[in-house]
Amino acid sequence: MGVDEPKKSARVTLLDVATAARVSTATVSRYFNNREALRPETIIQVEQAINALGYYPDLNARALASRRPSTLGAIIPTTENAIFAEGVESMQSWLMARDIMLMTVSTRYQSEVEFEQVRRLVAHGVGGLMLIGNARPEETIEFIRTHNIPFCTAWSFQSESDNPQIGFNNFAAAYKMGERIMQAGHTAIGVIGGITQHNDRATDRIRGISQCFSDHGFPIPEDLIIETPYQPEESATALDELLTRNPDLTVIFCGNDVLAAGALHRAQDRGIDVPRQLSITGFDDIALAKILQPQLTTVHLPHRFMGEMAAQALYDAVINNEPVKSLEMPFSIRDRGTLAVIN
Amino acid sequence: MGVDEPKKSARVTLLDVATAARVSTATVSRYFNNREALRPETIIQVEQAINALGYYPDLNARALASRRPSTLGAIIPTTENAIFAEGVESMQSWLMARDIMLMTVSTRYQSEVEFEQVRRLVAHGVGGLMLIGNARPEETIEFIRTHNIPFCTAWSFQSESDNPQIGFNNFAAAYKMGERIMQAGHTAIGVIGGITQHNDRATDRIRGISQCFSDHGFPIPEDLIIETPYQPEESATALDELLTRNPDLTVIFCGNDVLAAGALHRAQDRGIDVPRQLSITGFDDIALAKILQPQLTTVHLPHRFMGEMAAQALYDAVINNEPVKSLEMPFSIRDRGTLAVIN
DNA sequence: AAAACGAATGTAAGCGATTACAAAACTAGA
DNA sequence: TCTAGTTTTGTAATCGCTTACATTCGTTTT
Repeated sequence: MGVDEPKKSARVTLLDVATAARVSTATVSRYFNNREALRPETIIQVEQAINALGYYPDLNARALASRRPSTLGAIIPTTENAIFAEGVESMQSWLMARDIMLMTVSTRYQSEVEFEQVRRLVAHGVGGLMLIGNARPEETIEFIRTHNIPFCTAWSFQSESDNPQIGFNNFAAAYKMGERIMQAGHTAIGVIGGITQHNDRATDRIRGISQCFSDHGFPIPEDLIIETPYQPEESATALDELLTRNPDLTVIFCGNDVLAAGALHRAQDRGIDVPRQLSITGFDDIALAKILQPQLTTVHLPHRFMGEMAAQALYDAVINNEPVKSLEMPFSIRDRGTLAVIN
Repeated sequence: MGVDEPKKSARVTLLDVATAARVSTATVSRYFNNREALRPETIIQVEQAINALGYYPDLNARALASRRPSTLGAIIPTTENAIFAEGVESMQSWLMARDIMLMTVSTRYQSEVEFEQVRRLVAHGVGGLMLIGNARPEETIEFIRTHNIPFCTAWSFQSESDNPQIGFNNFAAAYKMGERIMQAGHTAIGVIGGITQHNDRATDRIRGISQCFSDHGFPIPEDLIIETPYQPEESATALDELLTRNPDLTVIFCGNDVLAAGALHRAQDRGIDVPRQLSITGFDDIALAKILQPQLTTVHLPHRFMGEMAAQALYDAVINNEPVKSLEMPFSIRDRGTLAVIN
């Protein structure tokens, strides 16, 4: 195996800088954390040593010594879903500007693994955590709480939850979309939602649309509400099923844009004219919504903005010791091409 | 501001466990790192103490003391592009199973910031780095090298580069797609590629298709090759432009699926029948490719697999002190619905 | 029963920073 | 000039863990 020496990492340390600058390590440390306490000449000396040696601090050691974390964690179902990817990317860049790093991990929709990931992130020293939604075993939040780690949940805002949350009222948004659909004259509706188990967003969206239609005198029959995994093909199949159960449906409410895309695709495959013969609505307004033909009528949610807000909330909590405050994000409906007005 | 005490983090440390188990910290440490050296009874004692106290190790402190990193870093252009998101997610889960964490940051396509991100990740103590592609200022690789950090580039495999790389030969893939297109009888081709500046993948793809057509006697006129940002709308505009410059085009080669989606969308808007009147090909085979109507004929690349390979290469390098070995990943063409055979 | 040895454990010195606290260097006032 | 008061800097303990080295213990050998 040839060379086996433990590669001389040759890391430049605070001490090296201190020696070169002919000052103590404390002084160099102050250069970074309390520069005002230093004499101008000293600052220059240290600066020169730093540049000469190409020194940069070891943030982990710093975190250890200062008892001030340098990382935050985020656990999301999947990075493949653009809505999470966007939000997390925003968080990350907001935080990075403040010298803290975001560690993102995804559960790949296996909700059982979330707890394990929380442990791991905590072991890795994250100072705060963001989780998606409020549906999870109590142990998880309990664990986080006993470890005294600031956290928030996101992408969901439920008045009934007492988690600090930065998110949307999915129920209200779905309800609103329901009203829009009814305004367009539809009453024969089918629903394709995400799997509601362990997913409060999917649940609230289905509840919202159902409630809306009940409230207006057109309760949706149970068999016209289908839950499917987050896959276009699954949704396509669901559309077939829905149309079999009731061929007179005039609109399909989908729990998210990907599902809507799948349904749209299948409808078009079957020669159904969307929206003339069948309307389809989405949810999330991911980039895909505007690529489809026709463009998707959907619920727009400001994911990026929400990511930043979550980052900020966590940051304030971790760095400034403030409690994490909940924040309800706005939503709006984007009228595009897949919802037709009928009479 | 009410309570202001520095929240008693009450972290359970190795020492706490050692005390509870009536052994030394070294023994507890051995429980984690060298269990075979312990007597069975001792193991049990320690185990009980750990469970009783709910102890878990501080991985940063461990990394600091052992001089063995617990994190790796990945820098990608954007998480919004599914091809990176998928790959990185695979890396992450592969690594997590081995107790090391992946820190992912994105440059948001601002190539200038990559160097800064590298510095940051290094400061955060990553033991290895993955970068996308080979196009970047020399300083970056130099910096990484002088800091003795194992790294690899990915999503691109260029024989002319001497970076360790885990990726695809984009040139060859584009060339192959070119052959497929010619087999289908097309000679009048237009190209919509990504921005090639600072992007070797975009560059190689355009080079590949160009070379292929030249080799077969149909060099592509420069004005029929357009570079656009990674946005469907931009691509749509490019399609218009291309068709203005030469209304007789029978096929559009797109540098990636998103661009293809944009072109397809616009073509359909203009009432052009795809593929009957115009063929369109994509590149990447992201989920979107199968959602579109008709489904996209595109180049399939095993992103997830590549992510794992990259993770493994880096892991071996960091943990087992092996050199990072390059690996060329295979590609294949997925014949779907947007490439028509003409005579 | 003593010597010799290997296995299991403990001691204590780091890893690279931060930060009380102490000491030194200046400044200014008497 | 001496002293008190500020600034500025240094000393050294500490963060939670690993690990080289020393020590103790139980076995086996003689």
